[in-house]
Amino acid sequence: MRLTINDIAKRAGVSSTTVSRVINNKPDVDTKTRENILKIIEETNYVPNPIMIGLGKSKTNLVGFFTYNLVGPFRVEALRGISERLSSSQYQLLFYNSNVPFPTTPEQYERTSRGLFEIINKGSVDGLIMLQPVNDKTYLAELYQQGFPLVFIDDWGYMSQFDVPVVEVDNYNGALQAVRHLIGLGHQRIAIITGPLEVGSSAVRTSVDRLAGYKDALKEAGLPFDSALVAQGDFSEESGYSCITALLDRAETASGFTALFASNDLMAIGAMNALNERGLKVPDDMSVVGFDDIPLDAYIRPALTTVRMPVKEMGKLAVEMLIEQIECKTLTAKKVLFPTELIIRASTKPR
Amino acid sequence: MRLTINDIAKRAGVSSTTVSRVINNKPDVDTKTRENILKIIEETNYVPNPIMIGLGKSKTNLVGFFTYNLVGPFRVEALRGISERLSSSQYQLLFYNSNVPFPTTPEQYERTSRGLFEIINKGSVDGLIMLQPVNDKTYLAELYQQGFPLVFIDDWGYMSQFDVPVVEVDNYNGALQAVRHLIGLGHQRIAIITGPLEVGSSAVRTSVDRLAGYKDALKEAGLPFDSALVAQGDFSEESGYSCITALLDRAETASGFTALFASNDLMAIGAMNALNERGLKVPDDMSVVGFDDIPLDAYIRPALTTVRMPVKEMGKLAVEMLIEQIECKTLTAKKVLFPTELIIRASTKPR
DNA sequence: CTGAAAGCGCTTACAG
DNA sequence: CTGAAAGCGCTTACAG
Repeated sequence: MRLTINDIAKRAGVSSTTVSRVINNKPDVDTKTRENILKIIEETNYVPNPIMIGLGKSKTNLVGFFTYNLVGPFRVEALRGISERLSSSQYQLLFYNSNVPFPTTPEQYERTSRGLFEIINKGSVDGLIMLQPVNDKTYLAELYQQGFPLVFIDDWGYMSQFDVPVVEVDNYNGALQAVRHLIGLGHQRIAIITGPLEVGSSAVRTSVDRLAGYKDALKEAGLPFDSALVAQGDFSEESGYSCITALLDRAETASGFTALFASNDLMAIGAMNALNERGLKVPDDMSVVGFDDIPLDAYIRPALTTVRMPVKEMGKLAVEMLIEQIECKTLTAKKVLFPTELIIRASTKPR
Repeated sequence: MRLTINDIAKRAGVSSTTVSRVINNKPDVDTKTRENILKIIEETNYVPNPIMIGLGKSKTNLVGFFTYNLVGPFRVEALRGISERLSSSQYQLLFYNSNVPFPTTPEQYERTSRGLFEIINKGSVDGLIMLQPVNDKTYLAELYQQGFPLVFIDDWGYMSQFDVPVVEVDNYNGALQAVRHLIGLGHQRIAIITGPLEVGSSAVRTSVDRLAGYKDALKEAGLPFDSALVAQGDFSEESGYSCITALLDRAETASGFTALFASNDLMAIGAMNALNERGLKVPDDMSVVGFDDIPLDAYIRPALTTVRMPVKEMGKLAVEMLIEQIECKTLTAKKVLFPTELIIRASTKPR
């Protein structure tokens, strides 16, 4: 039913070798022959199958994107960037979803690992973009060293300490921007709700870096760091709610605070709900900044000031780093840190 | 680098034919031989490449999902369902994103068509799930008649009149539920903001069916249909805002209304913002129901009562209908209408 | 019970 | 300038 190169060859009265030459713009084909073949291809809408093109070269012209779920905009945006960049290449995208939450339980890690092994051992892809926490990081680093094309997009900072290509967000400077903004508005006592600083026994760099940015912004402004103004959440809305509650309860006996930096938007929203219930107005009584720029931010009232990450661009770059590996076998591990952008909305105002 | 069936055969001292027999659980293999091969496969983590398995059968064991973008939760949810259902099959998922908005301009349609032709002519997929408006519907119907496995998921009702397999939402009954709910709360004057009833020259069934459900709910309750209570939007938040404004302006000289059925959530949200600005409280002065159940609904205040569509399940069924076509060559076009669920939140209350 | 050979749709030396 | 042949990794008749 579908046309093959042999069908084209038959119609043109030549061998498939010649057709292949024409398709691939190789020299040494008679102009007449070339034109005739081109005309037939045009008429029949023949498009060579990239998978078959790969066959002889022991590749598939397929790349995989493996992620843990499509909840929330981060991974969806990454997928959009990846897909968009890939559409102008010869590669097609295989989508794999392990469908596990993060943080991940040992059983879920186990399942994910099996999924990963299977993807790789199947040999259906020439390379893989991972946006997927794994426990077996050493295995991946080895795989990469052995020449399997691999790029990580890192939403939780879980691969950044390994010698593999990683695309990540400059969480430190993003937090710095956010807290500088608050300080610039005249706030002196600024609380922070951090993300989980550790999962299992390994540090969550995302959370750690955002905390570090917070601390350094205070320091450069000559403001003291006060551990009473720090609460650790887990990136969920509920934890934002309970953390701000704890901070406020503590603050009643301390000197209070007038601004909050939440390490992600969901926690900022949870905190704003709690503030609202306590009769504290945002931004009049409390300025709030989040991190992520999820679509929700623009809809809630007041709209949330936050830090935007160029996730789509990160996806695109990941594709480029992957293709480079596939085609040039360049194995220099690269870390790329993407800059963030402060989005000022209505949840912050001068003290 | 990657293991092949020949590597396994070599290690086991047999031919690849025998290994193939073992992998595929064919009879007539000596128990000893079988066990030995199984052991080697186990040790080496060999997994046959599904693409190569397909090769000899002129298939690829790949199915495609072609959609117009990943904005908003509908198509993301569909993708999740598709991916999840596929993971327990031998098929892998190729993701294609035409990256056009809907409604679509002629140029975008043109681009989409070219994309579609290319996907199909390339021959990389055994079948395709479309969540993608196209202008060339006849071409697709023919393609399907000729035996190319195709399933449509229909978010705008654009393919429902063609003789192809379509999975869609029971928009009529969803609207019926929504308006019955309002009537049950004692509302007698209920306004509606419809979706676009026509795009280009073809009816948008989604909008038409929701309007029909609204009308019939009124009729069965013995309430009159009043065209002064109908405004046509385009599913955008802005159109919700402007439609409710128009309705209210009109209503000042008419007999008013106490409830609103917006044909999607975004328009409901736009309307709620307008009501708020006019000093009308939801749900005290006006009950509002939407349609879609986007994640936003639970975050806005008041949380929005709406109609939920089982999109993920629709994706799963689409996969089953596709695989059935691929494997059984069954060509009975099926239309499946998925039931909706009314989600009652805080935006509606008794009159 | 087992294997050699052909074939799926391409490309790539190689020969002419 | 052009084509026959081998090969990529599987499966499927067919032969033994």
